[in-house]
Amino acid sequence: MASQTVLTPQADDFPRWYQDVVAKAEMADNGPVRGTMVIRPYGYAIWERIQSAVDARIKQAGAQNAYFPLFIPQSYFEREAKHVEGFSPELAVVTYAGGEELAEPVVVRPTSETVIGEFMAKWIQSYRDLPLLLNQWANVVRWELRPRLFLRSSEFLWQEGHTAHASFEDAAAYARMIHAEVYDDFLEKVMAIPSYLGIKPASERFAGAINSMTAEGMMRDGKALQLATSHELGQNFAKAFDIYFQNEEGQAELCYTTSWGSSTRYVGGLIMAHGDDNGLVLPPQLAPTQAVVVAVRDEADVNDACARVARDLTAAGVRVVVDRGRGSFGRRITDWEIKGVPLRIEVGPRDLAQGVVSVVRRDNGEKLTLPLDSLRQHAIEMLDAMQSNMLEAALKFRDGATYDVKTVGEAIEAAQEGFARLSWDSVGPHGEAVLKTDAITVRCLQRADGSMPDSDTEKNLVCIVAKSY
RNA sequence: CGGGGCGUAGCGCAGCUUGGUUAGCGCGCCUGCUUUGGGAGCAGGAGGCCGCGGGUUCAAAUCCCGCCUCCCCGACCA
Repeated sequence: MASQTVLTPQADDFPRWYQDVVAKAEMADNGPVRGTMVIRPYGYAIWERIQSAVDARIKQAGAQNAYFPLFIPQSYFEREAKHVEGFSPELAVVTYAGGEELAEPVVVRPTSETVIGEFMAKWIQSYRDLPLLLNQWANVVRWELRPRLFLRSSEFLWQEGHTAHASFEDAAAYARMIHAEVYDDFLEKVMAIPSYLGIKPASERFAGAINSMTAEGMMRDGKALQLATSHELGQNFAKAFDIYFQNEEGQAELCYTTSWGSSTRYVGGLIMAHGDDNGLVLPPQLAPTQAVVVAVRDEADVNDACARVARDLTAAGVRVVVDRGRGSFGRRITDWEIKGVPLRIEVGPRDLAQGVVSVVRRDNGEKLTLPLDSLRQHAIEMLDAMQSNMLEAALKFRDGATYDVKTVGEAIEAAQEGFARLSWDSVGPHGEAVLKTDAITVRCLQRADGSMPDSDTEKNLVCIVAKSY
Protein backbone atom coordinates (compact mmCIF):
# COMPACT_ATOMS: atom_id res chain seq x y z
CA MET A 1 0.00 0.00 0.00
CA ALA A 2 2.90 2.34 0.70
CA SER A 3 3.69 4.35 -2.41
CA GLN A 4 7.36 4.42 -3.26
CA THR A 5 9.23 6.09 -6.05
CA VAL A 6 8.84 4.09 -9.21
CA LEU A 7 11.04 6.29 -11.37
CA THR A 8 14.09 8.32 -10.45
CA PRO A 9 12.74 11.88 -10.05
CA GLN A 10 13.81 14.23 -12.84
CA ALA A 11 15.37 16.65 -10.39
CA ASP A 12 17.57 13.93 -8.88
CA ASP A 13 19.09 12.64 -12.09
CA PHE A 14 17.50 13.48 -15.41
CA PRO A 15 19.41 10.95 -17.56
CA ARG A 16 18.55 8.23 -15.09
CA TRP A 17 14.90 9.28 -15.19
CA TYR A 18 15.02 9.00 -18.98
CA GLN A 19 16.44 5.48 -18.83
CA ASP A 20 13.85 4.48 -16.27
CA VAL A 21 11.02 5.73 -18.46
CA VAL A 22 12.33 3.98 -21.56
CA ALA A 23 12.60 0.72 -19.62
CA LYS A 24 9.45 0.89 -17.50
CA ALA A 25 7.21 2.15 -20.28
CA GLU A 26 8.55 -0.80 -22.30
CA MET A 27 9.69 1.39 -25.16
CA ALA A 28 13.12 -0.01 -25.99
CA ASP A 29 16.02 -2.17 -24.88
CA ASN A 30 19.69 -2.08 -25.72
CA GLY A 31 20.62 -4.43 -28.52
CA PRO A 32 23.39 -7.03 -28.18
CA VAL A 33 25.85 -4.97 -30.22
CA ARG A 34 26.92 -1.82 -28.44
CA GLY A 35 24.90 1.18 -29.49
CA THR A 36 22.12 -0.78 -31.13
CA MET A 37 18.50 -0.53 -30.08
CA VAL A 38 15.58 -2.91 -29.87
CA ILE A 39 12.37 -0.94 -30.26
CA ARG A 40 9.64 -2.70 -28.30
CA PRO A 41 6.01 -2.79 -29.41
CA TYR A 42 4.92 0.22 -27.36
CA GLY A 43 7.80 2.36 -28.60
CA TYR A 44 7.27 1.16 -32.13
CA ALA A 45 3.55 1.97 -32.00
CA ILE A 46 4.49 5.55 -31.15
CA TRP A 47 7.05 5.59 -33.96
CA GLU A 48 4.43 4.33 -36.41
CA ARG A 49 2.13 7.19 -35.50
CA ILE A 50 5.01 9.64 -35.92
CA GLN A 51 5.85 8.07 -39.24
CA SER A 52 2.37 8.30 -40.61
CA ALA A 53 1.96 11.97 -39.62
CA VAL A 54 5.33 12.91 -41.13
CA ASP A 55 4.77 10.78 -44.22
CA ALA A 56 1.43 12.44 -44.92
CA ARG A 57 3.09 15.87 -44.80
CA ILE A 58 5.94 14.76 -47.06
CA LYS A 59 3.45 13.56 -49.64
CA GLN A 60 1.52 16.78 -49.28
CA ALA A 61 4.77 18.54 -50.17
CA GLY A 62 4.86 16.57 -53.41
CA ALA A 63 7.67 14.12 -52.68
CA GLN A 64 7.35 10.44 -53.51
CA ASN A 65 8.65 7.51 -51.52
CA ALA A 66 11.28 5.20 -52.98
CA TYR A 67 13.92 2.87 -51.58
CA PHE A 68 17.67 2.79 -52.15
CA PRO A 69 20.14 0.11 -51.02
CA LEU A 70 21.70 -0.24 -47.60
CA PHE A 71 25.11 -0.96 -49.12
CA ILE A 72 26.94 1.84 -50.87
CA PRO A 73 30.24 1.55 -52.77
CA GLN A 74 32.94 3.19 -50.71
CA SER A 75 34.15 5.07 -53.76
CA TYR A 76 30.89 7.06 -53.82
CA PHE A 77 31.75 8.66 -50.52
CA GLU A 78 35.10 9.77 -51.77
CA ARG A 79 33.62 11.86 -54.56
CA GLU A 80 32.53 14.73 -52.34
CA ALA A 81 35.47 15.91 -50.23
CA LYS A 82 33.60 17.46 -47.30
CA HIS A 83 31.10 14.62 -47.19
CA VAL A 84 33.72 11.89 -46.88
CA GLU A 85 35.66 13.93 -44.36
CA GLY A 86 32.59 14.43 -42.18
CA PHE A 87 31.31 10.87 -42.25
CA SER A 88 34.49 8.78 -42.27
CA PRO A 89 34.84 8.52 -38.48
CA GLU A 90 31.41 6.96 -38.06
CA LEU A 91 31.23 4.67 -41.08
CA ALA A 92 30.71 0.94 -40.77
CA VAL A 93 32.48 -0.69 -43.71
CA VAL A 94 32.06 -4.23 -44.96
CA THR A 95 35.33 -5.62 -46.27
CA TYR A 96 34.58 -9.31 -46.14
CA ALA A 97 31.52 -11.03 -47.57
CA GLY A 98 30.55 -14.21 -49.31
CA GLY A 99 33.55 -15.90 -47.79
CA GLU A 100 36.14 -13.58 -49.28
CA GLU A 101 37.70 -10.16 -49.16
CA LEU A 102 35.74 -7.68 -51.27
CA ALA A 103 37.49 -6.01 -54.19
CA GLU A 104 35.83 -2.73 -53.23
CA PRO A 105 34.70 -2.25 -49.63
CA VAL A 106 31.01 -1.54 -49.15
CA VAL A 107 29.78 1.11 -46.75
CA VAL A 108 26.64 0.65 -44.68
CA ARG A 109 24.74 3.86 -45.41
CA PRO A 110 25.02 6.61 -42.82
CA THR A 111 22.87 8.74 -45.19
CA SER A 112 22.09 8.35 -48.88
CA GLU A 113 23.09 11.53 -50.73
CA THR A 114 25.70 9.62 -52.70
CA VAL A 115 23.69 6.65 -54.00
CA ILE A 116 20.68 8.79 -54.64
CA GLY A 117 22.87 11.34 -56.44
CA GLU A 118 24.11 8.58 -58.73
CA PHE A 119 20.56 7.68 -59.70
CA MET A 120 19.37 11.25 -60.00
CA ALA A 121 22.09 11.71 -62.62
CA LYS A 122 20.68 8.74 -64.49
CA TRP A 123 17.03 9.75 -64.26
CA ILE A 124 17.30 13.47 -64.92
CA GLN A 125 17.69 14.43 -68.58
CA SER A 126 15.75 17.62 -69.11
CA TYR A 127 14.31 20.54 -67.18
CA ARG A 128 11.01 18.73 -67.62
CA ASP A 129 12.25 16.09 -65.18
CA LEU A 130 12.66 18.73 -62.49
CA PRO A 131 12.09 19.12 -59.73
CA LEU A 132 12.74 15.51 -58.75
CA LEU A 133 11.30 15.01 -55.27
CA LEU A 134 12.19 11.79 -53.45
CA ASN A 135 11.93 10.48 -49.91
CA GLN A 136 12.85 7.20 -48.32
CA TRP A 137 12.12 5.57 -44.97
CA ALA A 138 15.11 3.52 -43.97
CA ASN A 139 17.59 2.49 -41.35
CA VAL A 140 21.03 4.09 -41.29
CA VAL A 141 24.21 3.31 -39.39
CA ARG A 142 26.57 5.77 -37.76
CA TRP A 143 29.06 4.20 -35.39
CA GLU A 144 28.50 6.21 -32.24
CA LEU A 145 30.88 6.62 -29.33
CA ARG A 146 28.23 7.66 -26.82
CA PRO A 147 24.98 5.90 -27.64
CA ARG A 148 21.68 6.57 -25.87
CA LEU A 149 18.39 4.90 -26.69
CA PHE A 150 16.39 6.91 -29.25
CA LEU A 151 18.73 9.90 -28.99
CA ARG A 152 21.91 8.56 -30.47
CA SER A 153 22.15 4.93 -31.50
CA SER A 154 24.50 3.28 -33.95
CA GLU A 155 21.59 2.18 -36.07
CA PHE A 156 18.41 4.22 -36.25
CA LEU A 157 15.29 4.63 -38.34
CA TRP A 158 14.54 7.80 -40.24
CA GLN A 159 13.20 9.41 -43.35
CA GLU A 160 15.54 11.17 -45.70
CA GLY A 161 14.26 13.40 -48.47
CA HIS A 162 16.40 14.15 -51.51
CA THR A 163 15.45 16.59 -54.22
CA ALA A 164 16.95 18.09 -57.36
CA HIS A 165 15.99 21.45 -58.80
CA ALA A 166 16.75 23.63 -61.82
CA SER A 167 17.72 26.71 -59.82
CA PHE A 168 19.26 27.75 -56.56
CA GLU A 169 16.11 29.68 -55.66
CA ASP A 170 13.83 26.74 -56.30
CA ALA A 171 15.98 24.40 -54.20
CA ALA A 172 16.23 26.91 -51.36
CA ALA A 173 12.49 27.53 -51.36
CA TYR A 174 11.70 23.82 -51.33
CA ALA A 175 14.04 23.03 -48.45
CA ARG A 176 12.54 25.90 -46.46
CA MET A 177 9.02 24.77 -47.25
CA ILE A 178 9.80 21.27 -46.01
CA HIS A 179 11.32 22.68 -42.87
CA ALA A 180 8.26 24.77 -42.06
CA GLU A 181 5.39 22.68 -43.40
CA VAL A 182 6.62 19.19 -42.68
CA TYR A 183 8.89 19.43 -39.65
CA ASP A 184 7.76 22.47 -37.76
CA ASP A 185 4.09 21.82 -38.44
CA PHE A 186 4.39 18.22 -37.32
CA LEU A 187 6.36 19.12 -34.19
CA GLU A 188 3.87 21.74 -33.15
CA LYS A 189 0.54 20.18 -34.12
CA VAL A 190 1.25 16.52 -33.41
CA MET A 191 4.18 16.35 -31.00
CA ALA A 192 3.16 19.53 -29.16
CA ILE A 193 6.81 20.60 -29.13
CA PRO A 194 7.59 24.21 -30.00
CA SER A 195 10.94 24.55 -31.70
CA TYR A 196 13.40 27.23 -32.59
CA LEU A 197 13.95 27.21 -36.34
CA GLY A 198 17.17 28.57 -37.70
CA ILE A 199 20.31 27.84 -39.62
CA LYS A 200 23.37 26.11 -38.26
CA PRO A 201 26.64 28.02 -37.97
CA ALA A 202 29.35 26.75 -40.33
CA SER A 203 30.83 24.62 -37.53
CA GLU A 204 27.66 22.56 -37.20
CA ARG A 205 26.75 22.30 -40.87
CA PHE A 206 26.03 18.96 -42.55
CA ALA A 207 29.08 17.53 -44.33
CA GLY A 208 28.74 18.71 -47.92
CA ALA A 209 25.96 21.27 -47.43
CA ILE A 210 26.11 24.98 -48.13
CA ASN A 211 23.43 25.62 -45.53
CA SER A 212 21.79 23.47 -42.84
CA MET A 213 18.55 24.36 -41.12
CA THR A 214 17.49 22.93 -37.81
CA ALA A 215 14.52 22.63 -35.49
CA GLU A 216 15.72 22.80 -31.89
CA GLY A 217 13.44 21.67 -29.11
CA MET A 218 13.92 22.30 -25.40
CA MET A 219 13.85 19.33 -23.08
CA ARG A 220 12.60 19.46 -19.47
CA ASP A 221 16.15 19.76 -18.16
CA GLY A 222 16.77 22.84 -20.29
CA LYS A 223 18.98 21.11 -22.83
CA ALA A 224 18.47 21.36 -26.57
CA LEU A 225 17.64 18.52 -28.91
CA GLN A 226 17.89 18.81 -32.67
CA LEU A 227 14.68 17.25 -33.92
CA ALA A 228 14.94 17.68 -37.67
CA THR A 229 17.27 19.15 -40.25
CA SER A 230 17.04 20.38 -43.85
CA HIS A 231 20.01 21.10 -46.08
CA GLU A 232 20.68 23.17 -49.14
CA LEU A 233 23.41 21.25 -50.89
CA GLY A 234 24.01 23.79 -53.66
CA GLN A 235 25.70 22.09 -56.59
CA ASN A 236 28.19 20.15 -54.47
CA PHE A 237 26.62 16.76 -54.98
CA ALA A 238 25.46 17.60 -58.50
CA LYS A 239 29.11 18.18 -59.41
CA ALA A 240 30.31 15.03 -57.68
CA PHE A 241 27.67 12.84 -59.35
CA ASP A 242 27.18 14.64 -62.65
CA ILE A 243 23.56 15.56 -62.05
CA TYR A 244 22.95 17.65 -65.19
CA PHE A 245 19.80 18.67 -67.03
CA GLN A 246 19.19 20.31 -70.39
CA ASN A 247 17.54 23.70 -70.04
CA GLU A 248 14.96 25.16 -72.41
CA GLU A 249 17.76 26.40 -74.65
CA GLY A 250 19.20 22.91 -74.93
CA GLN A 251 22.25 23.66 -72.80
CA ALA A 252 23.51 21.38 -70.04
CA GLU A 253 23.24 22.82 -66.52
CA LEU A 254 24.07 21.45 -63.11
CA CYS A 255 21.18 20.79 -60.74
CA TYR A 256 20.81 22.17 -57.24
CA THR A 257 19.98 19.53 -54.64
CA THR A 258 18.55 19.41 -51.13
CA SER A 259 18.23 16.79 -48.43
CA TRP A 260 16.27 16.72 -45.21
CA GLY A 261 15.79 14.20 -42.46
CA SER A 262 14.24 13.30 -39.14
CA SER A 263 14.45 10.14 -37.13
CA THR A 264 13.50 7.92 -34.21
CA ARG A 265 15.12 10.67 -32.16
CA TYR A 266 11.63 12.18 -32.23
CA VAL A 267 10.66 9.53 -29.67
CA GLY A 268 13.45 10.64 -27.35
CA GLY A 269 12.33 14.23 -27.76
CA LEU A 270 8.78 13.28 -26.97
CA ILE A 271 9.84 11.63 -23.73
CA MET A 272 12.05 14.49 -22.59
CA ALA A 273 9.88 17.40 -23.69
CA HIS A 274 6.70 16.27 -21.95
CA GLY A 275 7.55 13.60 -19.41
CA ASP A 276 7.16 14.13 -15.67
CA ASP A 277 8.08 12.25 -12.49
CA ASN A 278 5.24 9.81 -13.10
CA GLY A 279 6.49 8.88 -16.55
CA LEU A 280 5.59 9.59 -20.13
CA VAL A 281 2.96 12.13 -21.08
CA LEU A 282 1.77 11.50 -24.63
CA PRO A 283 0.00 14.08 -26.77
CA PRO A 284 -3.38 12.52 -27.63
CA GLN A 285 -2.67 12.63 -31.35
CA LEU A 286 0.38 10.41 -30.91
CA ALA A 287 -0.82 8.13 -28.15
CA PRO A 288 -1.32 4.56 -29.41
CA THR A 289 -3.90 4.30 -26.64
CA GLN A 290 -5.77 7.52 -25.95
CA ALA A 291 -7.94 6.27 -23.14
CA VAL A 292 -7.73 3.31 -20.82
CA VAL A 293 -10.89 2.09 -19.15
CA VAL A 294 -9.82 0.74 -15.79
CA ALA A 295 -12.05 -1.72 -13.98
CA VAL A 296 -11.56 -1.05 -10.31
CA ARG A 297 -12.56 -4.58 -9.46
CA ASP A 298 -12.69 -7.76 -11.50
CA GLU A 299 -16.46 -8.19 -11.23
CA ALA A 300 -18.97 -8.98 -13.93
CA ASP A 301 -21.00 -5.76 -13.59
CA VAL A 302 -17.90 -3.63 -13.64
CA ASN A 303 -16.34 -5.43 -16.58
CA ASP A 304 -19.57 -5.24 -18.55
CA ALA A 305 -19.75 -1.52 -17.92
CA CYS A 306 -16.12 -1.12 -19.02
CA ALA A 307 -16.83 -2.96 -22.25
CA ARG A 308 -19.81 -0.68 -22.94
CA VAL A 309 -17.76 2.43 -22.28
CA ALA A 310 -14.99 1.15 -24.55
CA ARG A 311 -17.44 0.38 -27.35
CA ASP A 312 -18.98 3.79 -27.08
CA LEU A 313 -15.63 5.60 -27.21
CA THR A 314 -14.26 3.42 -29.99
CA ALA A 315 -17.34 4.24 -32.05
CA ALA A 316 -16.52 7.90 -31.51
CA GLY A 317 -13.03 7.37 -32.95
CA VAL A 318 -11.10 7.20 -29.67
CA ARG A 319 -8.31 4.59 -29.36
CA VAL A 320 -9.30 2.67 -26.24
CA VAL A 321 -8.15 -0.33 -24.26
CA VAL A 322 -9.86 -1.96 -21.29
CA ASP A 323 -7.90 -2.92 -18.19
CA ARG A 324 -9.92 -5.65 -16.49
CA GLY A 325 -9.56 -5.66 -12.76
CA ARG A 326 -6.81 -8.18 -12.29
CA GLY A 327 -4.05 -7.24 -9.90
CA SER A 328 -4.01 -4.31 -7.56
CA PHE A 329 -5.63 -1.10 -8.63
CA GLY A 330 -2.67 1.04 -7.63
CA ARG A 331 -0.23 -1.00 -9.63
CA ARG A 332 -2.34 -0.88 -12.74
CA ILE A 333 -2.93 2.85 -12.81
CA THR A 334 0.71 3.54 -12.04
CA ASP A 335 1.63 1.47 -15.08
CA TRP A 336 -0.77 3.41 -17.30
CA GLU A 337 0.65 6.66 -16.03
CA ILE A 338 4.21 5.57 -16.84
CA LYS A 339 3.01 4.80 -20.36
CA GLY A 340 1.57 8.29 -20.67
CA VAL A 341 -1.95 7.31 -21.69
CA PRO A 342 -3.88 10.63 -21.95
CA LEU A 343 -7.15 9.66 -20.28
CA ARG A 344 -7.80 7.16 -17.53
CA ILE A 345 -11.43 6.26 -17.05
CA GLU A 346 -12.05 4.51 -13.75
CA VAL A 347 -15.13 2.35 -13.41
CA GLY A 348 -15.98 0.86 -10.02
CA PRO A 349 -19.04 -0.37 -8.16
CA ARG A 350 -19.49 2.95 -6.37
CA ASP A 351 -19.42 4.82 -9.69
CA LEU A 352 -21.86 2.47 -11.33
CA ALA A 353 -24.32 2.82 -8.47
CA GLN A 354 -24.50 6.51 -9.33
CA GLY A 355 -24.29 6.13 -13.11
CA VAL A 356 -20.97 7.93 -13.32
CA VAL A 357 -17.30 7.29 -14.06
CA SER A 358 -14.13 9.06 -12.92
CA VAL A 359 -11.90 10.49 -15.62
CA VAL A 360 -8.33 11.59 -15.01
CA ARG A 361 -6.24 13.62 -17.44
CA ARG A 362 -2.58 12.60 -17.61
CA ASP A 363 -1.07 16.00 -18.33
CA ASN A 364 -2.49 17.98 -15.41
CA GLY A 365 -3.94 15.30 -13.16
CA GLU A 366 -7.41 16.86 -13.34
CA LYS A 367 -10.01 14.38 -12.10
CA LEU A 368 -13.67 14.66 -13.08
CA THR A 369 -16.72 12.65 -12.21
CA LEU A 370 -18.88 12.41 -15.30
CA PRO A 371 -22.26 10.88 -16.02
CA LEU A 372 -21.94 7.82 -18.26
CA ASP A 373 -24.19 9.28 -20.90
CA SER A 374 -22.06 12.35 -21.47
CA LEU A 375 -18.68 10.63 -21.29
CA ARG A 376 -18.20 10.30 -25.02
CA GLN A 377 -18.49 14.01 -25.69
CA HIS A 378 -16.41 14.97 -22.66
CA ALA A 379 -13.66 12.50 -23.53
CA ILE A 380 -13.27 13.97 -26.99
CA GLU A 381 -13.18 17.49 -25.57
CA MET A 382 -10.63 16.49 -22.95
CA LEU A 383 -8.35 14.93 -25.55
CA ASP A 384 -8.49 18.08 -27.64
CA ALA A 385 -7.88 20.24 -24.60
CA MET A 386 -4.94 18.12 -23.55
CA GLN A 387 -3.35 18.31 -26.98
CA SER A 388 -3.45 22.12 -27.02
CA ASN A 389 -2.59 22.44 -23.34
CA MET A 390 0.56 20.40 -23.84
CA LEU A 391 1.77 22.73 -26.56
CA GLU A 392 0.98 25.77 -24.44
CA ALA A 393 2.76 24.31 -21.44
CA ALA A 394 5.82 23.40 -23.49
CA LEU A 395 5.89 26.86 -25.03
CA LYS A 396 5.62 28.51 -21.65
CA PHE A 397 8.37 26.32 -20.26
CA ARG A 398 10.65 27.03 -23.19
CA ASP A 399 10.08 30.77 -23.21
CA GLY A 400 10.55 30.90 -19.47
CA ALA A 401 13.92 29.20 -19.79
CA THR A 402 15.19 31.23 -22.75
CA TYR A 403 17.28 34.17 -21.57
CA ASP A 404 18.25 37.21 -23.59
CA VAL A 405 21.84 38.06 -22.74
CA LYS A 406 24.60 40.35 -23.99
CA THR A 407 27.85 38.50 -23.57
CA VAL A 408 29.33 35.04 -23.98
CA GLY A 409 29.96 34.96 -20.24
CA GLU A 410 26.29 35.59 -19.49
CA ALA A 411 25.35 33.00 -22.10
CA ILE A 412 27.43 30.36 -20.33
CA GLU A 413 25.64 31.15 -17.10
CA ALA A 414 22.19 31.03 -18.71
CA ALA A 415 22.97 27.77 -20.53
CA GLN A 416 23.38 25.99 -17.21
CA GLU A 417 19.60 25.87 -16.93
CA GLY A 418 18.20 26.78 -20.32
CA PHE A 419 18.84 28.55 -23.60
CA ALA A 420 20.61 31.85 -24.08
CA ARG A 421 19.84 34.21 -26.95
CA LEU A 422 22.32 36.90 -27.96
CA SER A 423 23.62 38.69 -30.99
CA TRP A 424 25.64 36.46 -33.30
CA ASP A 425 28.16 39.27 -33.77
CA SER A 426 29.04 39.06 -30.08
CA VAL A 427 29.83 35.34 -30.39
CA GLY A 428 31.26 34.32 -33.75
CA PRO A 429 33.81 31.54 -34.22
CA HIS A 430 35.88 32.79 -31.30
CA GLY A 431 32.89 32.81 -28.96
CA GLU A 432 31.98 29.32 -30.13
CA ALA A 433 35.38 28.09 -29.00
CA VAL A 434 34.88 29.69 -25.58
CA LEU A 435 31.42 28.16 -25.21
CA LYS A 436 32.72 24.78 -26.18
CA THR A 437 34.91 24.58 -23.10
CA ASP A 438 31.65 24.48 -21.12
CA ALA A 439 30.07 21.93 -23.49
CA ILE A 440 27.81 24.63 -24.91
CA THR A 441 27.14 25.05 -28.61
CA VAL A 442 25.43 27.48 -30.93
CA ARG A 443 22.21 25.67 -31.74
CA CYS A 444 21.02 27.99 -34.48
CA LEU A 445 21.08 31.45 -36.00
CA GLN A 446 17.91 33.45 -36.44
CA ARG A 447 16.83 36.89 -37.48
CA ALA A 448 15.98 39.20 -34.61
CA ASP A 449 12.27 38.46 -35.12
CA GLY A 450 12.92 34.74 -34.87
CA SER A 451 12.50 34.02 -38.57
CA MET A 452 14.76 31.95 -40.80
CA PRO A 453 17.70 33.84 -42.31
CA ASP A 454 18.74 33.36 -45.94
CA SER A 455 22.32 32.66 -44.92
CA ASP A 456 24.77 33.10 -42.07
CA THR A 457 26.21 36.17 -43.77
CA GLU A 458 23.08 38.21 -43.09
CA LYS A 459 23.56 41.22 -40.79
CA ASN A 460 22.15 41.48 -37.27
CA LEU A 461 21.53 37.78 -36.67
CA VAL A 462 20.93 36.42 -33.20
CA CYS A 463 22.02 33.00 -32.01
CA ILE A 464 20.58 30.52 -29.57
CA VAL A 465 23.15 28.71 -27.49
CA ALA A 466 22.64 25.81 -25.12
CA LYS A 467 23.88 22.50 -23.88
CA SER A 468 22.54 19.77 -26.06
CA TYR A 469 21.98 16.06 -26.52
C1' C B 1 43.47 6.77 -27.35
C1' G B 2 44.43 9.02 -21.62
C1' G B 3 42.26 8.84 -16.42
C1' G B 4 38.54 6.24 -12.87
C1' G B 5 35.29 2.05 -11.93
C1' C B 6 32.55 -2.61 -12.66
C1' G B 7 31.85 -7.81 -13.98
C1' U B 8 28.08 -13.00 -8.79
C1' A B 9 20.08 -15.43 -10.98
C1' G B 10 16.05 -11.58 -15.86
C1' C B 11 17.31 -6.58 -13.20
C1' G B 12 19.80 -4.18 -8.90
C1' C B 13 23.37 -5.68 -5.40
C1' A B 14 26.02 -8.16 -0.81
C1' G B 15 29.83 -11.73 0.06
C1' C B 16 36.20 -11.00 -1.37
C1' U B 17 39.98 -7.49 3.31
C1' U B 18 40.99 -12.55 7.02
C1' G B 19 40.14 -18.97 1.16
C1' G B 20 36.43 -23.80 4.15
C1' U B 21 32.44 -27.94 1.49
C1' U B 22 24.29 -26.44 0.66
C1' A B 23 26.80 -18.72 -2.61
C1' G B 24 23.09 -14.98 -0.30
C1' C B 25 19.55 -10.51 -0.33
C1' G B 26 15.86 -7.08 -2.77
C1' C B 27 12.84 -6.64 -7.12
C1' G B 28 10.87 -9.57 -10.95
C1' C B 29 9.05 -14.69 -12.39
C1' C B 30 5.93 -19.54 -11.30
C1' U B 31 1.92 -22.11 -7.97
C1' G B 32 -1.93 -21.61 -4.31
C1' C B 33 -5.03 -18.90 -1.03
C1' U B 34 -6.62 -14.17 0.71
C1' U B 35 -6.96 -9.37 -1.67
C1' U B 36 -8.38 -5.19 -5.29
C1' G B 37 -11.01 3.08 -5.12
C1' G B 38 -3.02 4.97 -5.64
C1' G B 39 2.91 0.11 -6.99
C1' A B 40 -1.25 -5.76 -1.79
C1' G B 41 -0.30 -9.96 2.01
C1' C B 42 1.00 -14.90 3.35
C1' A B 43 2.88 -19.70 2.08
C1' G B 44 5.51 -22.65 -1.26
C1' G B 45 8.78 -22.81 -5.70
C1' A B 46 11.97 -22.24 -10.19
C1' G B 47 16.26 -19.88 -11.64
C1' G B 48 23.96 -19.43 -10.97
C1' C B 49 30.35 -22.11 -16.26
C1' C B 50 30.57 -16.16 -9.32
C1' G B 51 33.40 -12.42 -17.15
C1' C B 52 37.39 -15.85 -19.66
C1' G B 53 42.13 -18.53 -19.23
C1' G B 54 46.08 -20.02 -16.28
C1' G B 55 48.44 -20.43 -11.41
C1' U B 56 48.94 -21.04 -5.75
C1' U B 57 46.43 -24.50 -2.25
C1' C B 58 44.01 -30.37 0.76
C1' A B 59 40.36 -26.48 -0.65
C1' A B 60 39.32 -20.35 -4.75
C1' A B 61 33.53 -16.05 -5.99
C1' U B 62 37.55 -14.91 -2.35
C1' C B 63 44.77 -14.86 -3.18
C1' C B 64 48.42 -14.18 -7.74
C1' C B 65 49.29 -13.47 -13.26
C1' G B 66 47.28 -12.62 -18.12
C1' C B 67 43.14 -11.45 -21.24
C1' C B 68 38.26 -9.71 -22.35
C1' U B 69 33.91 -6.85 -21.51
C1' C B 70 30.91 -3.04 -20.17
C1' C B 71 30.16 1.71 -17.69
C1' C B 72 31.72 6.96 -16.29
C1' C B 73 34.90 11.64 -17.77
C1' G B 74 38.08 14.61 -22.27
C1' A B 75 37.88 15.02 -29.80
C1' C B 76 31.78 13.93 -33.86
C1' C B 77 26.16 13.55 -35.00
C1' A B 78 19.31 12.87 -36.73
